[in-house]
Amino acid sequence: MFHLLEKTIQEAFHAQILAQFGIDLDVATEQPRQSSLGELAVPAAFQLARQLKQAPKKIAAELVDGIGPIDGVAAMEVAGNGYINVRFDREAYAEGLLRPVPRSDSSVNERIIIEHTNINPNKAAHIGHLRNAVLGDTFVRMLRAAGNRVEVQNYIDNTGVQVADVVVGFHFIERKTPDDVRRLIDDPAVRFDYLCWDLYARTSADYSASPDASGWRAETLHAVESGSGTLAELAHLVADAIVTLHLKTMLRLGVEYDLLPRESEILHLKFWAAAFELLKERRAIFLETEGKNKGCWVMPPEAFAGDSGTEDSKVIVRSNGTVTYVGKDIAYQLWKFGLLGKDFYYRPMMRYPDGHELWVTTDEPQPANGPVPTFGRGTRVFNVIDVRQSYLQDVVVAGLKALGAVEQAARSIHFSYEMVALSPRCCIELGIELSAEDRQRPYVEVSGRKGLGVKADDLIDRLVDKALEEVAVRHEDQPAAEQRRIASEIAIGALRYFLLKFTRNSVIAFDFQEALSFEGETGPYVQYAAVRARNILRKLEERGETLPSFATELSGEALRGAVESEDFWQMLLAASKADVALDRAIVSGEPAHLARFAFQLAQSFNNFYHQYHILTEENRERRTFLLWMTEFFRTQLMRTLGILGIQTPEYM
RNA sequence: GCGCCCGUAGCUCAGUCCGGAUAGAGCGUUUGCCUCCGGAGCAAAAGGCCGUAAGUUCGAAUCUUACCGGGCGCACCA
Repeated sequence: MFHLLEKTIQEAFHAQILAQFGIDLDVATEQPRQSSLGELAVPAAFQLARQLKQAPKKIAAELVDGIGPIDGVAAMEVAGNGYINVRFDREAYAEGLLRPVPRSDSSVNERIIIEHTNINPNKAAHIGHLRNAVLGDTFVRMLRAAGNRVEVQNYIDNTGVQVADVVVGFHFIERKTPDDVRRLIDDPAVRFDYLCWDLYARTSADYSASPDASGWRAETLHAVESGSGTLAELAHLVADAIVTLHLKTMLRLGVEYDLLPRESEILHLKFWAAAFELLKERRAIFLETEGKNKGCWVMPPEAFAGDSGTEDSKVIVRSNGTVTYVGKDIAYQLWKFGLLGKDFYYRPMMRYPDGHELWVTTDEPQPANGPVPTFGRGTRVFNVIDVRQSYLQDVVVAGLKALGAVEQAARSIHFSYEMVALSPRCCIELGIELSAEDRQRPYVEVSGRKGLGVKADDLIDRLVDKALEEVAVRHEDQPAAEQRRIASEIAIGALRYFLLKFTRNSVIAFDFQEALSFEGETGPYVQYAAVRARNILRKLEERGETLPSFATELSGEALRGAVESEDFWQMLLAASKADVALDRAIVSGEPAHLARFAFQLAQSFNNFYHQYHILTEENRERRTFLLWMTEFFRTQLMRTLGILGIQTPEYM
């Protein structure tokens, strides 16, 4: 509604400026400094002032005189040095919200692919992984809410060094057989991902101590690549078990995927070989004959050095003939755009409780068992990867460009974000020893290799426990299982909001006290507002009344009377901006902006809630209006929370 | 050395892409608010040379340059 009117106003000014001054100006609108000045401000006169060599104030006055009436606008006035402040026709606006005219969504032909999570399947997920998954998942929800078709991929590097290191730990250090490991995986008393977390840290430490270790790793990697033998079997066991556990952890947060593309298939289906041929053909890479990279296939720095600041070539194929991670990533990126000329085979992996099916890649044709969705062939690709990999993402994009896929290169978006580090206080709390130097720092980097970090499930458990305490105090009459379900919704709301409230390029110095807070700018605050709104409506029903049909019971006259009140008008206006907030958050690529809107919306409702007593209102018409506001707030709050992946509990 | 990011209230952060009216939140501090739809709430106060300096502009937290602090990249690791 707000959006439409804003557009109407912009178009009206655009046409008027063109007619009056012959200038084709892209008309911007902004929020007036104070709400009392109107709903929108048009600063166009300032932009025109230079070209016309006239005072902005004069231009603004001429524009207002010339433009004539605009549908939905009640008044326009010149203010300050030349602002044009626009006042909406409040009644018409409220009418539009009360009795919305259905409009058909423009069909979108884009196929957006978002890759996120991508955790190495060799240990438990940690807080940094959660930031990735929550950012990715929320952006997916945002795009889908705006009507886009989105495919979610979670890439599984099941043949890499990190898995190999855990295999080394099991095989060479702990002397465990595949059967031993299988027993550990099946033992309900063992948290296999936690066990691997510790084993991985120990193995990593051993590498620096033991002279045999690097040989072990090479042997394991080789075995994993060939796909046969005890070491390969161990790698499969570990990776598959950990992937299953990661999916479970992510599901606690409401994060689901469409497809798990796996590195093993990229290898077995020779994706790299196909990409290698393409890169050689187009001379995007060449065989280095001298210097330190002699014998390697490299990409010259000119291809990607634009802003990555390096003067060195990037090795794509090592002198021993094996491909680097970037090489594989170029192949994968080509496949995402349908440019590789090859495809995976697919099989359904599991069905989520909500019925959604998760698929995984395989390296051989599957027996026909119902339709297989189309994967890949994207028109736009977002890779949710932390900012430290910018350089490598630049190389991947350069690869596409060098292959002539300029369009696709431009549509390859590195959806980057800063790391989650630990605050010094948090380290102390976790019993982590800090060097004197580290104690001085604002934060300490998480390191899987050192086993330094906050495990995702531990954090979620702590949040649930804390929420449960609160729920138990307030609702001791509810069954325990019920309390736990509510607590879990609150905990997830707190966690997702906490991870989303920071903009992407802000480093999060993780701190338990902040993350565990349920007050102020937090998820539970927003949830609480939605719950309060619902409580009112429930209370109404408990009194034997039903929710009025607002569209028929609220007359235009009643509406006009209500929105004449500045208070009501501002609240209604604020609540009607959910779509605008969503659009802006998508354009800026900042889920944080939508999170902030949710918070402001909740503030606005709490304000309304506190100020007006809805159920005790004696004036019937006014009460109906108040109920409508409540219902409107509730809908907008729940919808926005839903896009953030946060549920609204039944009670709090 | 080169490149990227950050520096805004005691603390944690929005606002910077696209310059505009009196720079905003939350936490913390201080003070009020339960006869009232549940206080995980509401109201209010105190708290800022927006890192520094120059430049562009009618106008700069926002654009340019230099400098000062801090972080991260620049592997035949991923």
